[in-house]
Amino acid sequence: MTKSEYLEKIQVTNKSYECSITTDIAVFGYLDGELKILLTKRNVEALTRCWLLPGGAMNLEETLEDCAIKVLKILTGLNKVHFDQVKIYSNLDRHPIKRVLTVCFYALINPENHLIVLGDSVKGVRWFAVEDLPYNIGFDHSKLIRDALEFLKNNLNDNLIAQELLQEKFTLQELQSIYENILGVRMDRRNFRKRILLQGIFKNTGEKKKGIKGGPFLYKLKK
Amino acid sequence: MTKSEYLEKIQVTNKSYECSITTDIAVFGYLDGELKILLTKRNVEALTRCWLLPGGAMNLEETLEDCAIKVLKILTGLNKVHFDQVKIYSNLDRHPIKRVLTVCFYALINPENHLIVLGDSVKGVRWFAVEDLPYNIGFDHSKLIRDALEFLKNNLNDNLIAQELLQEKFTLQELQSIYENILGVRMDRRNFRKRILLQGIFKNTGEKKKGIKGGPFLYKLKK
DNA sequence: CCAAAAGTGTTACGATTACACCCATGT
DNA sequence: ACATGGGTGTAATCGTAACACTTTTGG
Repeated sequence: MTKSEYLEKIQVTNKSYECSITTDIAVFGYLDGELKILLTKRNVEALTRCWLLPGGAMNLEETLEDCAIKVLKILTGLNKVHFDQVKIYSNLDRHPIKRVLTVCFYALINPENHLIVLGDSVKGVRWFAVEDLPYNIGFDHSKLIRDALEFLKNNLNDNLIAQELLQEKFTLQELQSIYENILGVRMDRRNFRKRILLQGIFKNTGEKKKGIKGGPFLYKLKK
Repeated sequence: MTKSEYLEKIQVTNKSYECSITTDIAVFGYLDGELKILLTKRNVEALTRCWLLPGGAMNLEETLEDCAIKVLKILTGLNKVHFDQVKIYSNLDRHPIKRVLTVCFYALINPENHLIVLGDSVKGVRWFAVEDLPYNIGFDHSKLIRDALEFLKNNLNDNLIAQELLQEKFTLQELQSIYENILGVRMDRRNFRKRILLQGIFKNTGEKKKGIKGGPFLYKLKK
């Protein structure tokens, strides 16, 4: 049996339909007490009017995860960001010119810890509060953002927040207010502290943060 | 700007890398008090020794979901099965001859309610207990099965079980034992009934099932 | 009538929620 | 000194888990 017969049999033929696959990355950032998302404007006539998630095509020699890392680096300069898959979108009409499937990833960072460097094809980037997105979001990226946001909320955990959004040492109030702002709920201070400390992943450094009335203790991740 | 310039700019070019995308479907079935999964052997020399999830390539005019429905129909004759996306796999070496990305879906059915009809490229299908899979599973389908199983367990809900696995009327013992067998845990009868009935989605028909000591009531989904 | 399975209610436990006062610090 | 925010404990509630006896039916 030849290779093409083989491929024919398993329904992956040389003639079979192939299409481009892109990744789009929903980078959430926590800034000024608000959850924001990073959107880009591209250097392309048809797209200059739309805000888009950073995204781009997957190549021969890379996995989707590699692609997401590469694309984000090229378009925004962002590096060393932790990713997770949200889902894949395959609607026929999601791109006006060519069929493109996209896999959406999400990440959460502290914008202050990362330098943004515009790529050649990028006219500009901006952080938008997720509660106040622009009206002109391109393709189906509004839906990608909604889905990614839901995914983020369902997968929030103390480790991620502490590692990505906070300094090495932080007060429990700082941790709590991030939760409250991202999830959009208010929590009782005593109950929050009890729950967080019960996990045993944080420890009190004994130091106090200066400049704040009350003199809150600074905590850090164990180990 | 020409179309190709446009596509170039957004990094989806005519020359850009394209690859085949397949769907693989993890069809779980509940039979003889055990959770099973449907595997196929194909009519292809290199694959006849391996068990595989039913799967096949996506075409131009279909979404991934359409593709999964089509593939399952063609290979196994299965129809009207409820699907959900598990995840997408993009490792470079997951297929020996050609790069193929695959999106895994999962489904849960009652094998007794469905007729299996072998497709042309299929030599045979068989239900395997998920606790007793064959050693010769092809490609990376062992991992797909593991991931899909975890997904199934996390997404079990009473509606799905009642609709897919049970007759219109069923006893609470029948419902409970499905849970116990799929999740691999034993549950207290009184607590289980309390939890299930509290949801208010089932109602007692007043009829009793014959042929079983104790005379259990038959329940059905409301509406 | 006996064995097997169904039906049922109460208590104990743990997790979560609600809630108020004193203490430390900055101004 | 006083205003602001930090630190702490207890009681109430809810959901979950443990547990045993009576009733129904088939054989």
